[in-house]
This record gives sequence, structure tokens and C-alpha cells, in this order.
Amino acid sequence: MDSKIETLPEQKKTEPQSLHLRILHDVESKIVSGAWAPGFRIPFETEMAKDYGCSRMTVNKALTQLTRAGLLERSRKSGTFVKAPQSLSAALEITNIRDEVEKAGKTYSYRLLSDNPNASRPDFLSCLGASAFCDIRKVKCLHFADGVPFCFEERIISRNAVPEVDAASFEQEAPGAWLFKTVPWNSAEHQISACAATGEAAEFLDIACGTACLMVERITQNSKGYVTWARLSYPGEQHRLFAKFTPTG
Amino acid sequence: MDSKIETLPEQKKTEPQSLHLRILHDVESKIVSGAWAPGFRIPFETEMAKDYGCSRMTVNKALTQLTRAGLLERSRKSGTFVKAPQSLSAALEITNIRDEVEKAGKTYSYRLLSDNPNASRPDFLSCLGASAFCDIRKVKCLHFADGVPFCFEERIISRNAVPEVDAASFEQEAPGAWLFKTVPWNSAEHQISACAATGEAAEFLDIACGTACLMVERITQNSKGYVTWARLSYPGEQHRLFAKFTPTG
DNA sequence: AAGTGGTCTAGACCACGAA
DNA sequence: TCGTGGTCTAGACCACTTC
Repeated sequence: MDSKIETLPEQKKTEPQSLHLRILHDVESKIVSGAWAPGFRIPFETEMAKDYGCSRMTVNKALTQLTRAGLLERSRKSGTFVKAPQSLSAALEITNIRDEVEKAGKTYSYRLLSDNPNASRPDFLSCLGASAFCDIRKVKCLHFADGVPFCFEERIISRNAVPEVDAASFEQEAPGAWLFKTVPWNSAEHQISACAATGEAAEFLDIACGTACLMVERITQNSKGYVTWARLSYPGEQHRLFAKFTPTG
Repeated sequence: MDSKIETLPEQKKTEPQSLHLRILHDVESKIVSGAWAPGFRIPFETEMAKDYGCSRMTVNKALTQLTRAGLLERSRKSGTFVKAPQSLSAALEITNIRDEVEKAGKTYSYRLLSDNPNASRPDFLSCLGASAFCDIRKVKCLHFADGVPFCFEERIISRNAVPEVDAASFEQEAPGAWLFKTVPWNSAEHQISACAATGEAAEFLDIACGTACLMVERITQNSKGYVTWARLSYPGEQHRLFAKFTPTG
């Protein structure tokens, strides 16, 4: 097709060199940014091929990869749809604590402990490079399984990246669950460690000081920058993370 | 190409339906089984295309995916090579403790604690479904960073899946390092938890009983079945696991 | 019945890297 | 220089799903 040059006039910046990668990143950024919300039916392969001035195979290559990555869902006749932002960590499924509790056959409940909607500067932050957090909302809460403390959560939400957070109430809903349904696709970085329960965590989790805890710290970012930081403390030896790896995935 | 049917006469079993997937799995199994060892130059795209009676594009699709999965390394002019079996867990790089220690700028050392070359039945096994281990070699050892106990390792190696283990000595080399270079590609399953140090682990790690430990249990299997089980105990709060996830990987 | 994605072809040109 | 992989094309047929 001769018109290819006309359709992609000049983009010598840091753009990927191959066309199917450019298409892949275009679509990915539209999904990650939220411009194409979950459930949105993206253009058909034939339409995109015409838009990009390329053959359908090239578009197909990009969309197939995004489907394997879990960002798209495709079905014949209906078309291609943006998938709901599922647990990013297929390996460490710890994004939704409610699911985690209910999957174990227990009843989930939740309590807000404290809420500082205008915290200016985080006073606790580990090495996960979170100096980027300035204008934040700071929340502490507890998750229960069958009424027993299951997880103590400390959370920071960036008001820059998530301005809607001002209108949210975390009295009934955990900040994690609210973020999950509000903020588009993002990437997460985890740190997992064992620690002895400190005063505050021990108190809320109702365990003795010094008891072994599994601590997960997670920083999440999307196209707008750092979104949220969370520290989850699981008491004692009752909690396990699972991860499975195979060569081909 | 009309000869396609002749080249793939009858394989109605559980074979993948599409040709590029069949090629992908063929190549993968040859690598995983060790038939194509690391460094082996696999046939050129053109050759495989002729063998399978298909176009080069179809072969390329399969090999591209295997390259992205990390099983192959390709370079123009030279050809396509089987990659060295690197750390399977790109997310949890905990396969090689020596690297882990040295990456932290410390000096690694190692000591064998006990070696039972003919253990008949594991006496300790968690829920990771390891009833498959029968004829085993059982090893306990310690890893040091700058002379300080860094990780206490308990390991079981299946003598069925790894018959060469009989000839191996773990006096100087850790079983993990030996397995890494001996056993072909495999898949791993992890469990991560926090626990209070028990008598034995506390003793060897030189920490007080009840100190919080990060415990990683891993079961590894390959095409021959279960290969090895390992329990790694890291003392105190000095150890952290990192994991990063992005939508597209 | 019609339209979508899934797959495949038989060419092609190019970039890279070893000789 | 020359061979390899990287990419792309302009078709094609099929399977599936919805209508």
C-alpha cells in the first residue's frame, strides 16, 4: 500500500520502529489512560488497518499481543473489547482483599480506622521510591475475615493522579476496592518482607508485639504518575502468597 | 501450499488446532526436555517452514512468541539459539542465592549441614502437593553473606527426575546452583509466608526463637515430573522480595 | 445470512551482523 | 558480501457468533 508514508508522516521521536508495535502502544495507552474504558468496543481490524494504512495482518499482530497480555477480549462477530482491569498481578493476586477472604470461604468485613484527606507529606515511606507523593489522602483501615482481623492496611492516594478521591468516602468501602473500579489500568511494584508486628499493627491486628507478620508494600502508577502506595500487614503465619511461573507463561 | 495435509497427516489428539501453536509447542517441548540444549542452534525459519510444509510467516509467529517468552535468542545472520535457562521467575528472582548476595555487594559463602542421599520419604512437607516425592535426596545447608547467616535451605531432590544427583557433591556447591546448571527448563511454584523462627532454623540462622522470618517454599517440575522442593528461610526483616507487574509485561 | 476474528500464504524489502 | 531474522502485504478461506 503506497499511502503508508502519508498516513504516518513524521514520528521520529522515541516511537517504536515497527508499525505493529506502534499500533500496540497506541492502543495500550488509550486503555491505560482510560480514554478507552473497560467494555469499550475498539475499532475493527479492518477499520484500524484503513486508518493506519496497513494490512489487516499488521493490526492483528498488535491486537493479538494485547489480548494475550490481558488488556483486550475478542470474540468473533462481536468485535474486540477492552477488558475490565483485573488483578494486575496474575502471580500475586493480592489486589482485592475482599475476594481473597471470600475465596477462603469466610465472611468479609471492613472498618475505617483513620482518614486524613489533606495530608501534605507522608511520614512513613519505605525504600519504594515514593518521594513523588506530595498532595495526598492518607487512610488506615482494617479488613476482617469472619470477624477476625485479617489485614491492616495503610494507604496513601495521590490527589494529583486521582482528583476524584476528594469525593470518595472510605467509611463503607475500602480504598483499594474504590481505586480498583475508579482508576484505569496501571502497573504495580511489590515488596514482600517478614517483620515483627509493631505497636500499631499489633494493636489493630490483635496480636502480641513481635509476632511475625507478612508485609506487602505496593506502589501503583499509571500514565498520570504515581497513584497510590499501600502497606498491607497480615498477621502471623496464617497468610501465604502464591506464585507460579512457567517458561511460556 | 497444497502439501500441508500430507505433512501433517493425522494428529487429532490434544494437539493445538493452529499450526503455529503446534510448532510453538513442538519447539518448546524439545527445549524443556533438554533435547535441544542451551546454546543449540535450532533450524532456520526457512528449514522449519519446509519441514512443516508451511510459509515462513507461520514459523516466525511461533518462534517470535518463544523469543518473547525467553526460551530463544535470535540474531540476524547467525540464527536462532536456545537460551540458557535463566531465572524462571522474572518477578521473583530467588533461584540463585549466590547472585542475590553478591548483587547486594556482599561476599557469598556456603556450608553443607546435612546430606541424606537415600531418604525414602519426606518427613516435612507443606501443602504444596509434594506427595509425588518418594525416592529422594535430602539436603540442608546454609548460605552466608559476609559471613553472616543469610538463608537456611532445606531441599529435597527427586532421584527419579534427576538420576544424576547420585554423583553430585554438595560439599562445595549448593544444590540450587547444581540443579540450575544441570536440569533443563522447568516451571516453579512458590509459596511465601512469614513465620516465627523454629528451633532448627533459629539455631542455624543464629537468631532468637520466635524472630520473624520470611519463608519461601518452592516446588519445581519439568517434563519428567517433580524435580525438587525447597524451603528457604530468611532471617528477620533483612530480606525483601521484589516484584513488578505491568499490563503488557 | 452476514460479519467478525483466526489463521495462513507466497511472495517482498530491509536491517543487521558475520565473513 | 550475503544470509538471517524483522517486518509487511494483499489477498484468501474458515469458524464462530450473532442476527
